[in-house]
Amino acid sequence: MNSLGYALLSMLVRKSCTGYELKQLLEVFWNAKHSQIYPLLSKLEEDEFVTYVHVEQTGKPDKKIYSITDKGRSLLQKWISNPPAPPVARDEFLIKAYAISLADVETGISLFQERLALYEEKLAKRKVEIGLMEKEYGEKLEDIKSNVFGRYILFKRKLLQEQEEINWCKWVLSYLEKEVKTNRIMS
Amino acid sequence: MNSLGYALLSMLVRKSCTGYELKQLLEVFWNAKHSQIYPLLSKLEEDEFVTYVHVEQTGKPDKKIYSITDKGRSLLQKWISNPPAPPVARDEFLIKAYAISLADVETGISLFQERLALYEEKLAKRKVEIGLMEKEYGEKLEDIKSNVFGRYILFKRKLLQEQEEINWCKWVLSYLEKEVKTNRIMS
DNA sequence: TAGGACATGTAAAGTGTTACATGATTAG
DNA sequence: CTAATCATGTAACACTTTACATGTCCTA
Repeated sequence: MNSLGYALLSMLVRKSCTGYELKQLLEVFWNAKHSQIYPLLSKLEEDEFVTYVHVEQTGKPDKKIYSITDKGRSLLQKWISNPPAPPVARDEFLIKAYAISLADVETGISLFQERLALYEEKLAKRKVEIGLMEKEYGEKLEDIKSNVFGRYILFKRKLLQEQEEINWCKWVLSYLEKEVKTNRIMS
Repeated sequence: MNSLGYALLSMLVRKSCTGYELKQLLEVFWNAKHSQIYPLLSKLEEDEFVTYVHVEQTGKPDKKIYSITDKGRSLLQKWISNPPAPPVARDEFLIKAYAISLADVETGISLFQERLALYEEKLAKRKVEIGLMEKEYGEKLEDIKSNVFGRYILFKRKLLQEQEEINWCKWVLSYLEKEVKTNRIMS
C-alpha cells in the first residue's frame, strides 16, 4: 500500500464517498488525478479494505459509493503509529527564485508578484473555509476525538504556511523594488 | 526538459560541479537520487546544455566536472520568465495528522513530538547554514545581482517555513496534552 | 574493522501525468 | 451555444525510487 491508498482510507473514515468526491477531498493533501484514484479504489476493494454499493442515477452517470471496512480501518490505525516517510516538496518556482540573478529585475519582480497574488488568493479561500468550519462545528473542532479535528488542524497549518509564504514574498520584493528605485535615480 | 533538468542547470550557473556534488546541492529543492541525476546529466550533455571534463584521481574514483554552456544558460533564462508549474507537496505525516482521531492520544502526542523534534533539528541546522553564509558573503547576500542572492532567499524561506511548522506542532500538542491531563484527573 | 565519504553507472519496479473515451444536465 | 459538473474507466508515457554493481581511502 502506498501513501495515496492511506490518504483514501483516511478520507473514508470520516464518511463514505465516491471516487469523484475523494478526488476533491484529497486536494488537502495533494492533487491526485482520477486516473490514479479509480484503479486504486478497485485494488483496495479487492484487498477488502473498502466496499462499495453501486448507485444508479438518472440524468447523471451511475456511481459507486465506497466505505471503509473494519480491515481497512485497522490497517490505517496501525499505519498511523509507524514513523512517517520524509516529506517531499517539488516547487518549480523555487528553482526560478534560486536562479533569479540570471533574470532582469522586472522579470524577478513579476515572478514574485504573481507568487504573492497566488498565495494571497489561497489564504483568502482558506480563511473562508476555516470560517465555515468554525460556524458549522464550533467547539467540536477542538475536541481531539472528533472526526473533524484532523481536518481542522490541517487547514490551520495550511493557513500558517500560506501566510508565511506571503511574508517571504514581500520581504524578497522589498529587495527587488529597492533595486528598481536605485536604477531610476541613476538614469 | 523537466524540472530536475532546470534544477541542475540552476546549480551549474553558480559553479561547475560533479554529479555527486549536484546531488548534495539539489537537496535545497528536493532529494533527487543519483540514479536520476547521472543519466539526466548525460542527456543534458548530449543536447549541449552542459559540457564536462574528465578528471582522473588517485585514491578516489575518477570524476566528471560539468559546466553550463551558453546554450544552457539561455535556456534557463528563458524558462525563468515562464509561469511556474503549481507546487506539489507530498507529506505522509499530514495524512496521519488528518486521521489522528483514530489513534489514541499517546500515539498522537508521540507523532507530533517527533515531528517537532525533526523540525527543531532542521531549524537549528538552517540557522547555522545561514550564519555561515552571512559570515562568508556579508552584504553580497542582499545584492540581487550576486549569484548567492537566490541561495540566500531560499534558505530564509526554509527557515520561516520550519519555524512555522514548529509553532503549529506546539499548538496541536497543547490540545493533545490538555486531553491527557483531563483523563488523569478523571481516573 | 565497520561504516562513511567519494564517485558513477544501469535495470527494474513503482508512482504519477496526460490523453483517450463517453454522455446527460444545468448555468451563464 | 459553451463550459462546467457529475461520474468512471483505460492506455501510454514520464518521472521517481529501489536495487544491483564496483572500489579505495579515512576515521572512529
